[in-house]
Amino acid sequence: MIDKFVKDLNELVKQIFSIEIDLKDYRMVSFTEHGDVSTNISFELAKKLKKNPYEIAEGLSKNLFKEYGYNSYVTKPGFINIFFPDKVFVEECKKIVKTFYGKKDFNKKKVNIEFISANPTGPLVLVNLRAGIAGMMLAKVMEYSGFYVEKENYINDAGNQIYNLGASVLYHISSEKPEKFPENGYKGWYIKEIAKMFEKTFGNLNYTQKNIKKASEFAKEYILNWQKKSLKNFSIDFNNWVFESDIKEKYLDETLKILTDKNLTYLQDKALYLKTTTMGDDKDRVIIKSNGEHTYFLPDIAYHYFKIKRGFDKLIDILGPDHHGYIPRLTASIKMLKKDDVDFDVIIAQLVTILKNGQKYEMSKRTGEFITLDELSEEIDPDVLKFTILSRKLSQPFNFDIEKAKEESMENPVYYVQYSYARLSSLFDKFNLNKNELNFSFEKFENKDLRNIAKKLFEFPYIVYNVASSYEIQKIPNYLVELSSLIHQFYYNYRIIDDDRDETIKRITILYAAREIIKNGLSLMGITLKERMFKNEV
RNA sequence: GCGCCUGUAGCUCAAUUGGAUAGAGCAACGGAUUUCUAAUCCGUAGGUUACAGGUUCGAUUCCUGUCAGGCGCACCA
Repeated sequence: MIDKFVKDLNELVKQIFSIEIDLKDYRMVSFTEHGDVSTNISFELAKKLKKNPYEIAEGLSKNLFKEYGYNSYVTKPGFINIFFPDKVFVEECKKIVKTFYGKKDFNKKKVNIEFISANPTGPLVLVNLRAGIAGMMLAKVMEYSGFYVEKENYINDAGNQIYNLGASVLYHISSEKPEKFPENGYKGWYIKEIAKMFEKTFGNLNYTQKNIKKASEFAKEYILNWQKKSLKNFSIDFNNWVFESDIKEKYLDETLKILTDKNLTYLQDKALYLKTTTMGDDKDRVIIKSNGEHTYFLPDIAYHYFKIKRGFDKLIDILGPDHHGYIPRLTASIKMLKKDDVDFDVIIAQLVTILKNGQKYEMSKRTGEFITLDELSEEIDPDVLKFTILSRKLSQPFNFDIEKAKEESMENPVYYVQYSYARLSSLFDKFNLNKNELNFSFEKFENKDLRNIAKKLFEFPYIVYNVASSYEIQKIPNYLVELSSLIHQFYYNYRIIDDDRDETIKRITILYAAREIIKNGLSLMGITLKERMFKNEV
């Protein structure tokens, strides 16, 4: 409906003013409480034609009715507010109930979305959860918008930190060991636990290079399994786990050859540099050190080469804020390697600070002071965590108070949304609803509030597309709260099931569609649907 | 010193990407249920959008400067 209106409006402007306006360049049509949709196109035209926007708007409004039959009126500086006929909304509700509403057909584009990618040197923490939950939702949103999506987790299992991990583990059980704990070693409580288990299987081993390697392997496996288990509590999963060790073995040489063949590298002070400045970086980067070892950067380039090689049209990396300085060189390397058009988007998920009763809770992986995902999922309803995290713009750092989350949990917005779903569910049960009875052909709403609910449903696909292109995940939870609010108000203010069966069916029809939208929205967020909820049962 | 992110109600955050009266939750206060779930609804109070300029029909949003906080600036990963 909106698409058609935009087309008609564009046609009309062309006809009257002989001007073509690229509708995608700016927001021209938006949802509004002043009408069904509104347009600010007269301001844009006023600029170009040097005429009064209000007069332009009035002319357009008249012609919108004359040429296309749209009802509209003009307000103050020059907005045009348009009303659609009631039956349009009823027809949309039919689509909501009978089809995957707004789900786009497969557009033949492949997206790779990489997130979490935590080092296997310790348990996962809240920042990882933020990336994980956002990544899951974005993947679903992209799918809804017509993309083929693969979720990927990259494991740095080949660097020095793995050596340090092994050394830290072995240190605890070796009888012959150096006096000092390994420099850059890991001190978490879990290191000792892993050490105990390692000792159970392999016995008391000496502190040798060979045994450190053995301990590294053991600890890495253990921690990866632990991470997988933690993620399962939040239903976070991946299509692929990619290991740095694999990448090094299979794609490192190939990547290096391509870069040198393209003459994008040079030797200086015995180190090999990549000319990232040719692609916008502020300095060239070393990829092979003067001692012959490569830097972390090279396998990372190879990993992204591996993504390109698999034919993805769009690569999305969700990274932590400490990696923002890394973006220009990564972007540069991708430009060097890509064949055709490959989009590369980096989303920085900002820090989450944990508070306990208003006090900042300092965390550090090296010292072992932190709260794990497991503790969080034990203490706080995962649905609450998901909703809270997804309600925040990813680019915004935020504070999360654990004690408050527990205290306020009954008043949490997630329950507000879930409750609207549950209320409607039990209502339909009571009515003994038969889906075939729903009425999608009535012409007019007798009740303005019911119409408002129908109108709100209409926005859902546009919200989802918006999220798919802007990655602003918070728009979906915010929308669901707004919709739920309309539902709760309606529920309170009106008797839904009454003696007038025809009117009852009309109400039920719209509310049934509304419940479908809540279902779709919560599913995108990975949040549980509840058919029934009672406060005193919790 | 340079770069990125941020600064909105007492607290935690939104604001349709430059739109119309800056909105929610929590906390505070007052009200609503003989009715399909009160995990709900209605009302009151709370704001110079860090500060100062600029751009224009219109700025929380864009530009410049200042202040404050976080994070980066390796032949570490």
